[in-house]
Amino acid sequence: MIKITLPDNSIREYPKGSTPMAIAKSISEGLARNVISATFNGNTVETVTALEEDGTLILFTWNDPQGKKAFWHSTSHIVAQALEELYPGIKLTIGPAIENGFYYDVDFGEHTLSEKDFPKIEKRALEIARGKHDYKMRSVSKADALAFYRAQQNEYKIELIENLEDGSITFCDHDTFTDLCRGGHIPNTGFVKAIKILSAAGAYWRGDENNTQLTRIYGISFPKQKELTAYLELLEEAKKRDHRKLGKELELFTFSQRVGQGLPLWLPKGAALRERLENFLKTAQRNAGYEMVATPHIGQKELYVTSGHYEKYGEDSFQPIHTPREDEEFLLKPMNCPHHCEIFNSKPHSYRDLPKRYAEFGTVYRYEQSGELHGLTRVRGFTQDDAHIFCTPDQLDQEFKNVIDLSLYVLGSLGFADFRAQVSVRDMEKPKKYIGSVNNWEKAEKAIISAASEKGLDYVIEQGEAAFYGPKLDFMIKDALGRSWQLGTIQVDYNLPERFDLTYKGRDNELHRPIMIHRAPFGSLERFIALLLEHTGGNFPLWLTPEQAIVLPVSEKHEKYAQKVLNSLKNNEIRALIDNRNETVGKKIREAEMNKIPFMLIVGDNEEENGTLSVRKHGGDDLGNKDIEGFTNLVTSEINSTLKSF
RNA sequence: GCCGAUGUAGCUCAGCUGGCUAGAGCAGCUGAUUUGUAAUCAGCAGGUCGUGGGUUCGAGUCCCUCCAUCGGCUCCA
Repeated sequence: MIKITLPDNSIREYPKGSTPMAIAKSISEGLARNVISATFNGNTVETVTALEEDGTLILFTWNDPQGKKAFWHSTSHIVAQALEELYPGIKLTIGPAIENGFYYDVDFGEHTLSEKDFPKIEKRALEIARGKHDYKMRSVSKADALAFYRAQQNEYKIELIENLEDGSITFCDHDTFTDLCRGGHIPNTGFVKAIKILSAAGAYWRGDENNTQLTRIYGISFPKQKELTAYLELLEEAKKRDHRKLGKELELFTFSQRVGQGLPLWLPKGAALRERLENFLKTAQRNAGYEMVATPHIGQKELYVTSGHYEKYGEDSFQPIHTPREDEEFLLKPMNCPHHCEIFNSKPHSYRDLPKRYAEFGTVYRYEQSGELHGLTRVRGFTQDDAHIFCTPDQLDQEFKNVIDLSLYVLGSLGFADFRAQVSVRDMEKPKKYIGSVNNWEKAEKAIISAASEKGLDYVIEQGEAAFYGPKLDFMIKDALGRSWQLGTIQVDYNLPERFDLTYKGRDNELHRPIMIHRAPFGSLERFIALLLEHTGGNFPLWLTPEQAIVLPVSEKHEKYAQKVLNSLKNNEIRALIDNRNETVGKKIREAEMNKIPFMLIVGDNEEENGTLSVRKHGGDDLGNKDIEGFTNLVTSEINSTLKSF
């Protein structure tokens, strides 16, 4: 007998060799029907794996992320089989489950694949699934595994197997299909009732652009057709919140081929919104002891040679601007830090002056690869809400925590609750990617992690994601389609102070090196506004939204009164419009709704007589009649409830 | 930069296998209507069919180049 500990900490005894499926059955028939995956002592096992020792067993259904993972991974085997049948001679590489579905990277050789081919792949994959083939794991020797794939001339699988230990190699069979596989499958293919191939894209073997480019097929599957339909509807809904679409509809920004790709043009409403965001942060930063500075959009090449950016990014940047006089070269500024270092350098500092906190809404230009540009989230010209803090080593900890507080204040004020904090550290295996001493890197990484823990952030550590000059703490936010973007960032830098020879006079009358913190709570205004659009669906917080109210006169007769109302609203600092077109009230409401204006103020005979407004909220709520003062109070109290000072 | 897809009026889209002066709705303009909580009616105007080249008697439609956009990959100071 073996002792099996279940998630509720109960311990049950089973005969040696019992399977997770058998154990599920002993608990309840219903559970057994739904179990599709399991872990034993933290390791993924099959539902039919014989358990030979005491341990902790967790059973998963479709409703658990781990269950979905097994489900999607299992589907990738089915799709791979379908692909092999439809395109003989292709070479399979890897096919993992991802957050929403799975992909399989395939070398199609001579074949080309396009969207038109998806339906036939789905059809064949479903036929296979309906066969209810069991997934059967088996161990193979390294030699046999290599022989299997040598026969197929599949150099990718061979490469994978060569890196595996003999004795740890397993294959998974179902129907006529065999794949190199670590395990983690649903019981049989019959659980998969709906399969959708979502897209095909190029992906490099092992993620290295020097390698062959494979075709990556993305797909998703479900235990019920209905769930697939619902998922596809969800995707359609998400597209409606796409910031590129909303930005156009709400007239916030645009792009022009003539100006150039990745160079956003801010329209009046968008520019005003940016200004409100800037003022919001400026106020908070003033309270936090920052000072505004301003620096030019270009800098001598030498500036970036000093900073180390030229060496690192010079080749891939916008190329230097050459002036009429020879030997003069300027670069469009790709970041503000070197300029701020020179501001620090403009006079000697005492330890009593520190920390110095220089802030600037600095517009920077980076030559992003053309294929990488994406709406406002990845552009070639953007404005950072940048600041650099120059402090002494013993101030670092407190300063870093203060910046975390400021960042959380910014995210909170704009309603971002669902973010992920990410600590990005070095890739220990690639020391050449980074500049600066190992000692300083260790100090900086430690400082960040301890500050993040102390502030109670729920963070993850990502190896190899650090900037080349230092580790960082980023706030990651997902867009409508679930893609993660970095917004706010806080970075510790021991390196630039060194390169720019920044110093301050200490209590001991000796010169010391300050430490620099780079930080941007928004990240960039462009990306921040993009994500804010997707999160709010264009319904911005009342304090931020372009127009807070629109006055809708019922007919021409009421225009004069409407105008009077508008003036009073403006006197009360409410951003309001009037729609005095010769249209029906119904039409004016419809358009105000589509423009996502929070309050519609309808004025007709009744209102004019009583000196009131009929207040309709965006979305249709009728708040009844109010006078100007009552409405102003409503707006003010709503703003005060979301916008606190820092 | 790479793989795949897309590009028709300000916006959303139609235009079948190449065949008369390229269509519609919305927006715009003009007029009528004077309107009570998501579209009043009529008329007018608006397009080098992304760009350049090619095939053809004939190209929005087929082929090539380039540009831009979309989904990924690589990258992301």
